[in-house]
Amino acid sequence: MDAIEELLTRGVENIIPDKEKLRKLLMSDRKLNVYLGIDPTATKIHIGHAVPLRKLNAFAQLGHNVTFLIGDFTALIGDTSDKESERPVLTSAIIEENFQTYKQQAQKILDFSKVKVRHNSEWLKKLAFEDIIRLAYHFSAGDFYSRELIKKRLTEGLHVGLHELLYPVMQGYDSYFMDTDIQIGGTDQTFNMQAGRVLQKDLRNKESFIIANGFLEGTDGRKMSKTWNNAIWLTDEPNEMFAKVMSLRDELIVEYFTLATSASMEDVADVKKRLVAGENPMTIKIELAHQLVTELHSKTLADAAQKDFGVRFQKGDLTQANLPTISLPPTLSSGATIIEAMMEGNMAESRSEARQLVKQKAVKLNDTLVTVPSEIHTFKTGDIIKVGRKAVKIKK
RNA sequence: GCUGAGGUGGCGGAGUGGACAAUCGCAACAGUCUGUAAAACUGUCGCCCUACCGGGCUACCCAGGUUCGAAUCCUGGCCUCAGCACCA
Repeated sequence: MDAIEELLTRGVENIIPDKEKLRKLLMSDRKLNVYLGIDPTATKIHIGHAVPLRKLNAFAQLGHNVTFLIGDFTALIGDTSDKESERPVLTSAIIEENFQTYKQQAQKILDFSKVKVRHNSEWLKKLAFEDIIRLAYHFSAGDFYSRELIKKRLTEGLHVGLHELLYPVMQGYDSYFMDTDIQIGGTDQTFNMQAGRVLQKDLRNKESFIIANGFLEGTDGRKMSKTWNNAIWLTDEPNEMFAKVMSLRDELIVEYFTLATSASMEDVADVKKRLVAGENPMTIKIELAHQLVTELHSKTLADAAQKDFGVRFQKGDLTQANLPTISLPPTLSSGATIIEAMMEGNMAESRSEARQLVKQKAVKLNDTLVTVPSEIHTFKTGDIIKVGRKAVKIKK
């Protein structure tokens, strides 16, 4: 698959106005102005957020004029696309801090040396009220009100601030100011990105494009999100990341290869073929996990994580696994109940909970089920306490 | 400022004097099953004591009060939302 075809299809849900027109533009060899805007509120990125970042990076690698735009000014309003309520206003210090945190993670995917980083306050701040009125003229309030979330809020009698109407106007102006050819974003951004097309057309008589990326499903199949606790974070430790990938539903393997790794499309097609041919999905999932950890950490760490996964989960041999260690305080070193040891190891939030876990047959000491909470054990170095999926090693 | 609605466990949302540690749904956790899958099924899910039975304590925005007894009633306060008014 050639680079252009990949740009047009990989992880792409929708292209506006038209895929073939965009293809023609991409073939023209013109250096295009491409940008992705981010809202400087979220500081922790998961691999779903990374999908548009990958797309942006792909454009950067091909030598286009790529901008990573920080919506510091639009943050004054807060995007209405993905939240059902208004956002708190952020100070510029916090915005900058957020960006630094963001960048630290994002640079695992996006080569910042090839992109320009800008803040939209640079131009939005300078607009006079008159300018805003003229800009607002290009948009219809009806479009805004008919957006699903806005409609919902209105029918529920919730507050919808007038300033929220200005969000798409501002984003549209971003696009116009930078003379954008292509905007990248999630499908949830489609409405806002449309605003950019409107201004480019009305004010500059220029056709511009939107590439809307699809969403990556979380480890449980729902949309990846913090609240569902089903996200794989860019900052996840190698072992944890590996394990999370392994707990994916099999049906998600191809999607993850496509959206969350930079494996070539040929490789992805190959994976598809192998799955259809009936190869054990687990084997392929291991490859996926290895690939992902390699990209986000390193090959060495991926190898280690795979090995750890093998001994720890597949063989169930915890003695070989790389477990966190805990040491018991002197008061408990001569003897302690399993409950006390669990509390020391942070394996339960309260003694009640620890007791519950024992009752539920979740607790093992050196592979032997512990059934009596009050029994006194003399722990020694190397003892392994296993609680459900978690395990720790005792160190004296 | 006025009028109305409302503040319950991680979230949603019941309950409107005793049967409430608080229905139910979601999330979470554990077990069975497996490929550490997923799905399904079962169980747990305020804190503390207890091998099981069971017991104690603290809780429904805050502070008082009424009552044998309050998440539920009364008084005061704080906060949220909406509509209206006023000011700019």
